[in-house]
Order: sequence, then C-alpha cells, then structure tokens
Amino acid sequence: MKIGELAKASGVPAHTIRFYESKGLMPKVTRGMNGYRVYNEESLERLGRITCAKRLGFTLEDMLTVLAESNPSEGLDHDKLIQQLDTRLDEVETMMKGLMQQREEIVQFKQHLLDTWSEGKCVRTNEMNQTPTSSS
Amino acid sequence: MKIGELAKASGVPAHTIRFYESKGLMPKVTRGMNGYRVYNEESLERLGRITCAKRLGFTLEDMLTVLAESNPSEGLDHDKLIQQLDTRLDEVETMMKGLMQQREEIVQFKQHLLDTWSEGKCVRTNEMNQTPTSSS
DNA sequence: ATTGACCTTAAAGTTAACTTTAAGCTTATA
DNA sequence: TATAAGCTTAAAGTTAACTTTAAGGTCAAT
Repeated sequence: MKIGELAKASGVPAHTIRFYESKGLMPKVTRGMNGYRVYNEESLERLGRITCAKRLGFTLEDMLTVLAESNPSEGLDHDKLIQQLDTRLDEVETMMKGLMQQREEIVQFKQHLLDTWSEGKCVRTNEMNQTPTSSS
Repeated sequence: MKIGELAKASGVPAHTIRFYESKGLMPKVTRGMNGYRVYNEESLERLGRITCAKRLGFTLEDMLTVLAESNPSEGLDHDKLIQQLDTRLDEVETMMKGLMQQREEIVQFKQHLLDTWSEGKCVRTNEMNQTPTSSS
C-alpha cells in the first residue's frame, strides 16, 4: 500500500501521515526500490488508533506515551491507558466547568446591559468593565 | 501613570499592555519627554474592558470589532455588542456539546476496556481503534 | 514523448496570545 | 557613584497540529 492509498483508506491526508511519522506516532516503514513508503494493514490499524485517540481529545504528545509503544507482542499498557483516560476525563470536566461559568457570565452581563438600557441609562463606554457578574 | 504603574493597577503585565497597543486594542498614548508612555484613569478602564471581554472568552480580534471604537463620545454600539454576546454564547454551547460528547465517548470506552479485560480477553493492540463508542 | 498524478525531502508558514531576548536609554536607590 | 529597576524598540521564540511551498524524482496514460 502506498501512502496515497493509506490516506484514502484512513481518511487521513498523506502529508499528515508523514507528519505523524516525523513525530514518532507512525512507525518508519520499509521503502520500495523507488523510495516510496510501503504500508500494510497494521499501518491502517495504527492510524485508526491515532484517529480514535484524537476524537477522545488526546494530544499527539499524550498518544506518544501510551500509544507509541503498543507493539504487537506487548499490547497496550492497560493501567497507563486507564490512567490517561481518567486524566483526560478530568481535563474535559474542568473545561466544561470553565465554559459553564463563562456562559453564566455572558448571560448575566447581557441581562445587565438590557436592564440598564431599558431604564434609559446610556452608560456609554463603561458597561463592559471589570466585573460583569458578581463572580471572582 | 507610567506603564509599570498601570500594570500593577490592572494586573496586566507591562509587556502585554504594549502588545495590546501594537494590536490596536489599547490606544497610543502620549509620551513624557523621556519617551515613556503616560497613562491615565481612562487607560485603566479600557484595560478593564479588555480583561472583562477576555473572561467572557472573546478573542482580541473580537474585541477590535466592538471594543476598539468605543470612544467616549459615542459609547459602545449596543446592537453589535448584544450580537457578539449571542455569537459567543453559541460558541460556548457548541464547545460544551463537543466536550459532553467527548466525555461520553471516554466513559464508554473505558467501560468497554474494563469489561473486555475482566473477561480475560487480552485484545492486545486493538482496543483503541476506530469506534470506541457507537457514535458518528 | 509528454502530460499529469503521485511520490520524496526539508523548511517555512499558519493561528493566538503572548513571552522572551537583545541592546540600549533613564531613573531611583544605596 | 554605581547598581539595580524600569522604560524604549524590534524581532524572534513559544505551542499544537498541521499545511504549504519548493524543488525534484517516478509512474500511468495518451
């Protein structure tokens, strides 16, 4: 399988596959006598694992830790993988909390603006200032 | 007020204030005969508005649109501001949905792993692959 | 034979919001 | 007086995950 075929099969652009190789995420594969990379089914699976990890929000750096050495004879490191999943879960929840807070602030602020304006007070440039809601 | 004083008063580092100026977010202020920037209360308020917009998740680019021309004689453009708030609200909610989806996938995937392993099936490198959950 | 699609590499560009560095004044302090 | 803190500028560095470019070799089809 040439890189273009792997690209089509996986949905990952050829240059991205080369990029993954340069980062150590994809193994360096053998070359044909023309110098072209030669891939196989295993390559496709590995790329699938990268795509999956990406969807879960892992960084390429993260993937190096747990995914990089998933050689066929050893399999994945179960404990490390679960640990990474939990860590990622925490990250996701922290981000969600941040967004909820932000949403709340925006809603409050918008309401404040509407209230202020409906009272006919045109407060000029000072509406958007330090503390839109009662937070922090 | 010198830049260092404004920095202390606002909590925004001096070099960041210069950076904001370079981006057109902070106005170019007058200089003392030593070449130092001279700030006043208005500068502090403007910086406060930037800080606030940042907390709401606006990009500096966003701020240029609505915040940049909030000159004292005109005040903020109310309609535009409300519109930006609504747009940002949409963004926040989209991101939250993405994160919720991601959280769900991680949880499902983790459960799948635990189930698989508890059954004594050591599936080697294939656990993390294309479709961890039934999504997409 | 030549056009076009596909492969190769290395290096630079992209985006955001800064931060860091370098090189050199000015001002305040001991 | 010397030294440290603070100000100036312009330019380069940071991070992530690619994308784009440049310059060139290979392969399939007409």
